[in-house]
Amino acid sequence: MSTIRGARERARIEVTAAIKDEARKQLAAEGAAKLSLRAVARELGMVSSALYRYFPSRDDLLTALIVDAFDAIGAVAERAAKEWEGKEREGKAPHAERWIAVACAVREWGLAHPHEYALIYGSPVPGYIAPMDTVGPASRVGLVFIDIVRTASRAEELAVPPLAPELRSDAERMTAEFAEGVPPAAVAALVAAWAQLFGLISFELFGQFNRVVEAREPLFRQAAGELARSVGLRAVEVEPHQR
Amino acid sequence: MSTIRGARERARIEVTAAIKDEARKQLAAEGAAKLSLRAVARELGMVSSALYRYFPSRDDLLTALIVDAFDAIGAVAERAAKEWEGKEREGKAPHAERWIAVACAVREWGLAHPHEYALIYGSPVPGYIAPMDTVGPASRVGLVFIDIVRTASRAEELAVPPLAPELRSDAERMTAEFAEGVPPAAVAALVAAWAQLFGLISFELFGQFNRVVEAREPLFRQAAGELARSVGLRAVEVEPHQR
DNA sequence: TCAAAAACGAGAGCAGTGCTCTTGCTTTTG
DNA sequence: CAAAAGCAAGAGCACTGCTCTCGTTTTTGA
Repeated sequence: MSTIRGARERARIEVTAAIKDEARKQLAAEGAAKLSLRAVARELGMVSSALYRYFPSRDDLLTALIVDAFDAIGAVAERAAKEWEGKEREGKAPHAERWIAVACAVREWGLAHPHEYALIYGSPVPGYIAPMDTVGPASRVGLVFIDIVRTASRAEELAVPPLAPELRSDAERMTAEFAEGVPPAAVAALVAAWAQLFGLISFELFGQFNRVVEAREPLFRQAAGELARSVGLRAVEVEPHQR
Repeated sequence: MSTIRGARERARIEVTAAIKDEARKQLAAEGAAKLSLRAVARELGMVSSALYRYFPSRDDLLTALIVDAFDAIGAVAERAAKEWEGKEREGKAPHAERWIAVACAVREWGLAHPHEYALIYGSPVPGYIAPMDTVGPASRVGLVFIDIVRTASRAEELAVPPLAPELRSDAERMTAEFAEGVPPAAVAALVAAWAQLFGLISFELFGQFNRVVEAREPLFRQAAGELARSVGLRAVEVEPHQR
């Protein structure tokens, strides 16, 4: 399976990685719109047509970068959730604290990789239909949040929020599909909170907060805490602990 | 001021409008990235270089479209707020209802004009620095929400939310700058709610809800109501009225 | 083992892009 | 009514994504 059969195959995965690395570099420097296949090839000392042996089109290269970005931000979220697991639960609202920690980790990844963030959470490229490869990695962050709520629910520490009747069937479907063990009402609230969290990050990253908000980290923290509360995780006091 | 001096000047504003219209048409059809100056010129029966008499660069054309889009969505929000003003205030939480009405109007504009929405609330184009012309129109939607909260505050119907200490000075600055008459704590909550509202819309429009959420309008409505509550507008029952 | 097949890099070339510059013509202005 | 400014057209530059062909190298299967 993972055995490399020959020198050619080995070279192929190396070149593929080199192309993605250089592409990522250009992405970080100039943004997705200015990512040029020819420039990548030039920088790698190959002719542009050779690059098509590895990626059949520019869109496919972008898709690969999208998958990597989703994986990266997903890994960051998972790591933040796991790290918190190790710490002693001295706080009064451990689940909410954990939620906030993950949210902050996601935000910080976005601040560190704005163009990659824009690639996955900004406007989709024109006519671009997300291939199936992306849906798995794309859901990792969401699953982390679901897991936090599930843990709270299992510990009987979840205050199940109210649920609008029109949302019930949809919430139950979502629960069965990817959030087994979480009350449907919490799943519905969670999905909304998920979108709202990224709304905060996107506004900050895309410049909507310019000349408006200065204290962005505290604002985000406060809002993330409020969102945690909205899905049923017990509230934390406004004064943040451990900083 | 608004008098048209000669035939040439008249022609100029007509051609400028025609260019913007055709550009907007292509934007709606294919998205910002595929908007081509040459294609616009071609469609208008002129040569591409002639277009540079009206817009010095592609970015300037885009900026004009951005300003128009901000104005359009701002006008929609203002109209929704005003329309609501006329109606009898039978509901138990008129300010929250009004907030939700404006939020829904904004969302519907986005659904009707996805590419224009992406232009203003999606990832900024590479290296694009928003010119000063855009900041005025860009703030119209936000000002509508501020006005709703201000009205509630003046009527003594605002439950001022708690405010994290680190946010106080920033909140006071924002209050003085563009939200006179609103308690600073509400301003801080409002800015966060503003970003979160657009997070919900963006996730829906940019495909993040695909294969996840089906009942998007109810979910949005519920979240918008929760956000109204978070800035201090009295809660509405989960069962929506008047539908 | 050794020929057929597949993978590969290089180059030329096509259609398209944003943008500049020059050349005539028309409208406006002093 | 001449000078100045505004305008459309065309040629051209440097760039893009992508295709096709042509030798060369590596892998494969009988």
